[in-house]
Amino acid sequence: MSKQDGSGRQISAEAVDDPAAHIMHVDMDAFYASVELLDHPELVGKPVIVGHASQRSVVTAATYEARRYGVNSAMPMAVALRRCPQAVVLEPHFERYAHYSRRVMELLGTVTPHVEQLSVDEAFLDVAGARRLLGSSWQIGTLLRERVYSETGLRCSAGAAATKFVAKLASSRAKPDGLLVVPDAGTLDFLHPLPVAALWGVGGKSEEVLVRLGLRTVGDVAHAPIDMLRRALGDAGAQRLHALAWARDPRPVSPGRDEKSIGHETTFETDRTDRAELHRVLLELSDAVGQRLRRAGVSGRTIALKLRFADFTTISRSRTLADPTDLGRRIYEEARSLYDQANGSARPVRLIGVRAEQLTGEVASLGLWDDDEDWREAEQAVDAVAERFGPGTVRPAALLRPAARRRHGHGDD
DNA sequence: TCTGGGGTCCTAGGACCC
DNA sequence: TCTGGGGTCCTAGGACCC
Repeated sequence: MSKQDGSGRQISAEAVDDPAAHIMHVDMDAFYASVELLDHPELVGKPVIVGHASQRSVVTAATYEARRYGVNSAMPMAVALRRCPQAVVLEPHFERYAHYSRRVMELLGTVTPHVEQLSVDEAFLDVAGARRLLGSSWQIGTLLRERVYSETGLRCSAGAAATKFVAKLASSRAKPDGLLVVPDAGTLDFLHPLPVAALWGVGGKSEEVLVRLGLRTVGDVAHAPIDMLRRALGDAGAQRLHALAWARDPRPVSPGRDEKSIGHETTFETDRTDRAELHRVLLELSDAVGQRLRRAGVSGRTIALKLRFADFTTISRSRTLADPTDLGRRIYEEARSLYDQANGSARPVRLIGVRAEQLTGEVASLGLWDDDEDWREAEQAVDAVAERFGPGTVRPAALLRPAARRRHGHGDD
């Protein structure tokens, strides 16, 4: 962690302490690949790719050694191995990543309770309060990075700035294993030379549109007429981009963000046409969604089906229910019905997925025996929750329902 | 294109209501 | 019927992020 790093990326020293740079973004370096290397120390320093070995897989993560060959995440595995044939491919172990993710997030929480987890391997911190106890953003970033490494053996990078957006950019510029504090006064000098793709929400498509308009840098976007942006990107996109280009980003660090949807999907090794088989897969996916809903203590009002066909066209069909549900069985009924309507002609299916949307806090499984459900299935569902998350997770009220129902004379299945 | 699986957000049209 | 305007909900599709 030398400050005179050759790339010059650690441009801010302790001397440039700026209390305005109180938002910190911490991002693990090549997270999945680094966790795998903990278990395979002999591979350290070698090009390593994490991903399934199957035909239609993509790169889930790659070490920096592999990235030097042009390997990136989300790249088809076949392409990656063409670019770097000597790479070692490891199967992913998502439980391991979740485990290390929890440990890292706990460590971040020792610095401040104002931690917003963005994904499995990154988080925002508001260190405004922590600065009084622990020193400048630079000192806090240094402390955190050392602590994460000594406790987990994993490297991370950190960026600090006055806004989330700039903090995130700073951490990505600091990678790997770096720290960058962007003082408020230096923000636009840092921001404006960057390519438009650095803007949050600008991916391949938008980049193409912007470059066609002659807008190549963030500075170009900042000085572009807003109407020009609006025509290219729509109203919301134009407003957001223009604001970000001037480093205006009022979003606070908010620790408790609620999930908006829960879903599962799967891509087949070869396309499928058999209706019964697809129904079986829908049942599995629906059960998995139901379990996660119950575990989270929420129900979905809308059930959505997703299909991708051989030519990669993707469609979705959704239906909003009269009553929200957290039951796999109920989700499956809707998903199956949507499927039969959407693919009556049995086009070969490449991907199939189920998602519950419009989540509400209701625990719908408690009302299960008011419906015409088979209560044995309900029981299995409740048992599955108990088995996975401990007996205390199941509420007694749920178990009383069958008796109540029989007493009222409906329990005749 | 050889293109995963978990998500979020935005747009646009139609239904419906006042 | 030649038929306003605003708000909200629902649905489908697409861009984007990690």
